[in-house]
Amino acid sequence: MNSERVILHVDMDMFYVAVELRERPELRGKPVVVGGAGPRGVIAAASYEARRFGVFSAMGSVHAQRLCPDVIFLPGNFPLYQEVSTDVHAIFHSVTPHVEGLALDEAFLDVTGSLKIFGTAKDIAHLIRERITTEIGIPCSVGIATNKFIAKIASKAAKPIATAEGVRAGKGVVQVESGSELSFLHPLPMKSLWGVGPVTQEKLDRIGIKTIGDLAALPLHVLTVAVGEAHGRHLHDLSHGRDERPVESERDVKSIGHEETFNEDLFTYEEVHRHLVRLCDAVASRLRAHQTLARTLTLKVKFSDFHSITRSITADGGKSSGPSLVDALTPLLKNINLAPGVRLLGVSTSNFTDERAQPSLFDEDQVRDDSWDQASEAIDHIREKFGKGAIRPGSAL
DNA sequence: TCACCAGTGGAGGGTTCG
DNA sequence: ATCACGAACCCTCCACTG
Repeated sequence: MNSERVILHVDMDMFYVAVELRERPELRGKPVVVGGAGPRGVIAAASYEARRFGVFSAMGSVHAQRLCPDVIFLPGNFPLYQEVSTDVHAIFHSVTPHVEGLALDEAFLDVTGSLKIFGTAKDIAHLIRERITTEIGIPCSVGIATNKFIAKIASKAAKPIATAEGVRAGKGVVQVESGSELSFLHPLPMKSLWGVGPVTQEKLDRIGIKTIGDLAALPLHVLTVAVGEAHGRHLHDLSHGRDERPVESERDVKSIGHEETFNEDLFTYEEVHRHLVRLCDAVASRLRAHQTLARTLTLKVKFSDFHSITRSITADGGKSSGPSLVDALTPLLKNINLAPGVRLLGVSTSNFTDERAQPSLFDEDQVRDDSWDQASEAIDHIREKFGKGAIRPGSAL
């Protein structure tokens, strides 16, 4: 039996910035970032020239500016990135139907069945790179391996590297051959494992784990005690190069939400509630676009000291109108002490269902929700025609 | 009636990733 | 080293069911 797979991980280099550079070539070779320039903004993507100064994505914009005073901020054009991403995915699909998008700028491809048509894995990788470069006009890196997580680490190894001295071109394509997985993995630092963040790293540091090899040598039960049952088992498997997860082209969405950090902290219930109405409206609109109803609604509040809490409620029937979300979440909001100052407010929905609560003549909320949903559909249509700003809930004005 | 058990699902908190 | 936003997934505690 030979069940060996050939998996590609394709990752655009500095995706958002690359798209901007395509539109504005005069910015090539300069320290460019896409992100919010405001006092609470963060970097979404950084050119390799910016990375030379130590500027990376997820870093606060103020910090980035300090590291690299000449950095050029671009606000970002997400609909355009979405479009480019669609074009890139069309190229993926010309090679295999088994494409799993991870984000706008990266995807796994299972090309096991494509080999007899397109040649070797390396041939396919180079073909994809060539086409994305010439047809889309942005660079990318490709990792090839026998499973997803090694392919992902391989694509990282294929990327350009920015140091203070300069930017070194990447290999473009890196293949980890079948049989050489462990010799590739084991020397790498344990933190390069998919699923090891700062917290896990600290825990593993404490028991003397430095490399993936160290991790592999650790008995499973020691690991599960240190980081928990599921996580421990997962990391143990990965450190031995085992990852059976399939490339899934159609994954169900499990939650839909929005959250927003305010320019200035909010202190009054009225202010916060106004934003609640706006967020609920936006989330509900997306629920309807997905043609689904949410049973569980979660309210998130982050206070000025960065400490955050969540409060949730699960209803019998699903909801998809802004007002019905507001009605359900308002009591939760009323129970929260906002006096410390609200930095962020979030509304998230999950536990999706096709079923509304059993319609009942005696259930006023239900009747109300149904009529709201009809009104909401009309609103969606108007927005489609005239743009998102065309209609807003009166209480959000 | 009590103690225990297994399973399920909700609530709240957290970690990780891009 | 003072960080947005959106999503997936995990852990622990707890209530309920049988």
